[in-house]
Amino acid sequence: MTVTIREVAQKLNISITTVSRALDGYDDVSDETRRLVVDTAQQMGYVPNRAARQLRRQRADTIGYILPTETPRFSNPFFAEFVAGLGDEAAANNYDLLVSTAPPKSAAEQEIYARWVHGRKVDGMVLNRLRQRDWRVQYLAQNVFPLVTLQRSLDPLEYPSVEVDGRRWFRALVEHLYSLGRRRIAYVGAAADLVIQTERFQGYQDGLAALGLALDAALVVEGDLTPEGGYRAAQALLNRPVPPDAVACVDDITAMGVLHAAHEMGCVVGKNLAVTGFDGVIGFEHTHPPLTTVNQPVYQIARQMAQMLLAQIAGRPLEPRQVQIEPVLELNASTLGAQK
Amino acid sequence: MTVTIREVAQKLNISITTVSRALDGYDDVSDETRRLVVDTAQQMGYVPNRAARQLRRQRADTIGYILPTETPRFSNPFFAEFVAGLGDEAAANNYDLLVSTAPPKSAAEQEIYARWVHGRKVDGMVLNRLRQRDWRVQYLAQNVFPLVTLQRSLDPLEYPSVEVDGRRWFRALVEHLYSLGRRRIAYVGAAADLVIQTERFQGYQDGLAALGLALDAALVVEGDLTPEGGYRAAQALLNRPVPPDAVACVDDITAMGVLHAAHEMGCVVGKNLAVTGFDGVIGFEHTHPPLTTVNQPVYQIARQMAQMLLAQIAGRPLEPRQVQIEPVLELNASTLGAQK
DNA sequence: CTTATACTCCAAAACGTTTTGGAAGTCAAT
DNA sequence: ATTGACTTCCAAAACGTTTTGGAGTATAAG
Repeated sequence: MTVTIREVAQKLNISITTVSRALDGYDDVSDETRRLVVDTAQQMGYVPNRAARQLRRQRADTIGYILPTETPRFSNPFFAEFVAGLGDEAAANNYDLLVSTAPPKSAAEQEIYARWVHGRKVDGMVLNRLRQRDWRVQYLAQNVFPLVTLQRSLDPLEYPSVEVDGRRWFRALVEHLYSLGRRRIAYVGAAADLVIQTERFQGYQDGLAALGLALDAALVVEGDLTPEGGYRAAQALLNRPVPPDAVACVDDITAMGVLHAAHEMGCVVGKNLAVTGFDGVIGFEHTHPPLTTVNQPVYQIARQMAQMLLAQIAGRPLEPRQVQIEPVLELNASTLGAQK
Repeated sequence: MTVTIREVAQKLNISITTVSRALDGYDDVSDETRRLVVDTAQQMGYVPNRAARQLRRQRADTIGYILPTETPRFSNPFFAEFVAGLGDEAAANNYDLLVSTAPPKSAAEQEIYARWVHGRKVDGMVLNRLRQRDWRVQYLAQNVFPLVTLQRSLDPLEYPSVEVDGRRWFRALVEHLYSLGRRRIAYVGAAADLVIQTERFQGYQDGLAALGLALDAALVVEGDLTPEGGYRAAQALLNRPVPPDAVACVDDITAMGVLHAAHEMGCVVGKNLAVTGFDGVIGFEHTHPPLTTVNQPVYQIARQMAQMLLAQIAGRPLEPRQVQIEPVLELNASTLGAQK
């Protein structure tokens, strides 16, 4: 069915070695032969069999990524953009992207790692949604397997990563809220062992401390990075005897739910309640009111990560092994009110 | 580094044939040997090399999907959920999911198809965002390559698909709007050659016709399936001499932008303007006001598609080659108003 | 004329599986 | 004792590449 290197060679009456080398650009084949080979291969529709190549070369030309599907019905624009970035950068380097899904820390997740890493199905792994202690990082480091992460775990290991300073920027949000006169600033977070949670929560605390505000446990609620989580958290907060005058959310998705609950309970967001998000995920400018958030270039981040991973796989030296990405603070009506 | 079948065989002093057959569950190996082999393999951490297996078996145990990244910064929750569904179903059958990204109809897209299909990198392809005439469908059908699609192109070819009746359900939305007293119902669509556009637009026209409303070209605007597209479209519509009293959008993402523009221009959505979406993408219940839409079980759809594709690859007969999925109409405040 | 130096080419050996086509042994029936 | 039917195993051949280690020709240098 499909045409092999052998058929190309046969047609030209030369060895498969020469065909292979001609196509791969070695310089021990004459220009004339090369042209001939390239043309014939093209015209016969020859495409190297990936399995054979991979078996021989001992690499897959593929990088892997596992979607952290906490819930069965998982859907989050952050990941669509993230995967698109990985895919584009991979494709630009003639690599493929292998994707699977598994709940974090599950047996299923471990099995995929075993299959992919030991079965050499991929040459490197991309990780995000890091945990403070992350078995994936430990596992890969132990197997000396290329990886790159978004944010860093606390594991004392050496590996490349891309980072956004969640602590600093979350603090900036808190300071922004303070500057608008907000004094009872609530926090809606996520699972405690997630790195983004600890960082951003730390930033929240930093902000309060710097501004001389006390940390009020009644104003800190755990969400789950879904709109529903944010919705429930906001309901709880707004029913407090003394409700908050601002809610800082761990991410934009959570903030969506908070906005919803706030409207439902009659708050005028931007006026008697300020709300902030984090991530800069699609459509944050189109919520009502438009959301104040920290906008990360997710697509760029993903490309950067893929690029670092590929460099590592190719054995190229990776100059800065930890890259800082600067997000931008987007101030919108959800905190500023209807003034513009 | 990694342990091969040969090492397992050596350790047990048996042939690699037997190890292979024991692990694959053939019945020409004694129970005792099988137990021994399985245990040792497990304990030595043996994982079959995928490339070798694929080369020998002439299949990849992998299905492919290409994200239709129209814009460089692409992010759409629909696709996160879709990919999660594909990934889960694939994983459940010991298959992997290969993902890439390419602008529809681009040279890059064609190249990926060539690589994957001819290089036998995948055993089948999943397609969505179909066009009325879709080169991908034609190409795959021509190469007798397994595929499954969401919605169908007009190409007169026989291939399995999953469908949601966009025409019927969009009409239902229009009828719903009419029942609430809306008479100037606008439509914000997408590129004309997209199947979802033609179907849903047809449903829009069906609805108007059935209700005795005339099609007013001034109320039909083309968007691009992004919030920005919806935002611009709504601005144009609301600035018309006689603005619409309802806007039916081709999808939820577009509707987000429409909501934004409406608020900005002082409309009270649900009261003097009704808005509807389509898809049931994350957070539609959490927009302000919550969006009336047609909610499709995207995750289920994706799993169903993957399942049909895998059956086809395995050569299992596919009973219904065209599966209808029933979405549900979600009536919310964006049309009903604040009554609840 | 011999020796060195490029320049082109190629046969054969891998890579790690699965599958084919038996071989060897055991047991029961003739 | 031979035959036939099972059961359990295995050697060797694939699968389609890339890479190794030369071999063969010219051309230039000694």
